[in-house]
Amino acid sequence: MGITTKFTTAIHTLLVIYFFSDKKRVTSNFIAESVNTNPVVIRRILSQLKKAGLITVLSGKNGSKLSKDPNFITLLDVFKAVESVDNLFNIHENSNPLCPVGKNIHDILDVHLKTTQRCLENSLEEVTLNDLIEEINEKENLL
Amino acid sequence: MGITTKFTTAIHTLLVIYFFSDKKRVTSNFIAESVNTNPVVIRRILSQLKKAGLITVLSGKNGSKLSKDPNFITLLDVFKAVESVDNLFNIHENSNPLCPVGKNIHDILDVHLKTTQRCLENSLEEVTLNDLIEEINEKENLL
DNA sequence: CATATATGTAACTGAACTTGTTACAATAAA
DNA sequence: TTTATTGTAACAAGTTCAGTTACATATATG
Repeated sequence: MGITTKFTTAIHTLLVIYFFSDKKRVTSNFIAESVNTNPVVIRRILSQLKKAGLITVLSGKNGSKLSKDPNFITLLDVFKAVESVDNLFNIHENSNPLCPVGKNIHDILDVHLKTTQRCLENSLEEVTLNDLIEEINEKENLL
Repeated sequence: MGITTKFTTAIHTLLVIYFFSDKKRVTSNFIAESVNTNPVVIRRILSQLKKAGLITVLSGKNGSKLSKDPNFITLLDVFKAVESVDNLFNIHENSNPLCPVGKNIHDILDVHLKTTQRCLENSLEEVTLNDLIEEINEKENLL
């Protein structure tokens, strides 16, 4: 139940790329050490972020870089990149067509649950990577 | 990934109880036939709905009944009754405290993701069981 | 009161998914 | 050419979900 760590790890990944890509080569290993996971887990995420056009990754002695201004990367972009959520909610298949409830439940719930999913997406869309960057900077400057 | 069928099956269950409890004994078997699943799956859901005060269920030769006006049962009530979602989102534990991102990611994401979860919950709260009942009646009257 | 019928719950299964891991070919900078 | 890194396949352990069997417990009804 719920949304996996893949999503939040992808956000973490983008933040590490932002904070370090001008100073050093940001490799899957380096990111994995910040997240505290295995580099392959990160590489799988990098692949998807790359496919979504959010970063550039090169094989060999390279590293990853953001391919967009963090002001124009929203949490929804990240969510869509790594979580293949056509439907956040699931409805039981093959309910009984002879029952007025079983017959109509799918159509009726679909409408409402899609609305709810859109609410979730709109909320994620309101937060940009840049918002998170600023919040981290604030926290760090308090030291 | 995503929210299980338990939630939508619970909604289905409440609707069957509403539509039939004045005409016949609504047993777990009867509900299971409408949903097209096993009666035990339904009984587990009935248990949780009962615990949440949404229905009354009696052992023996009884059946289930709503214990509230369907106008006052929202989809959020059902969601909370059957899905134990403290956190819809998950964040990787033990990220590196020596990295500015690893150190702050948890606190920062928590705030935003809780906001998003609240958006989802607010949206579910806007739909009542009665709304669904009316929609089913409309669909049925078209025949 | 006896019987028939349901619930409540434990225990188990198979399938699917999540995360982590090893291994290695392909790639590109130095 | 060397070295470091990505991309991906393959596999494993852990978890969750849905379905199923089984049975003790409970309760309307004859």
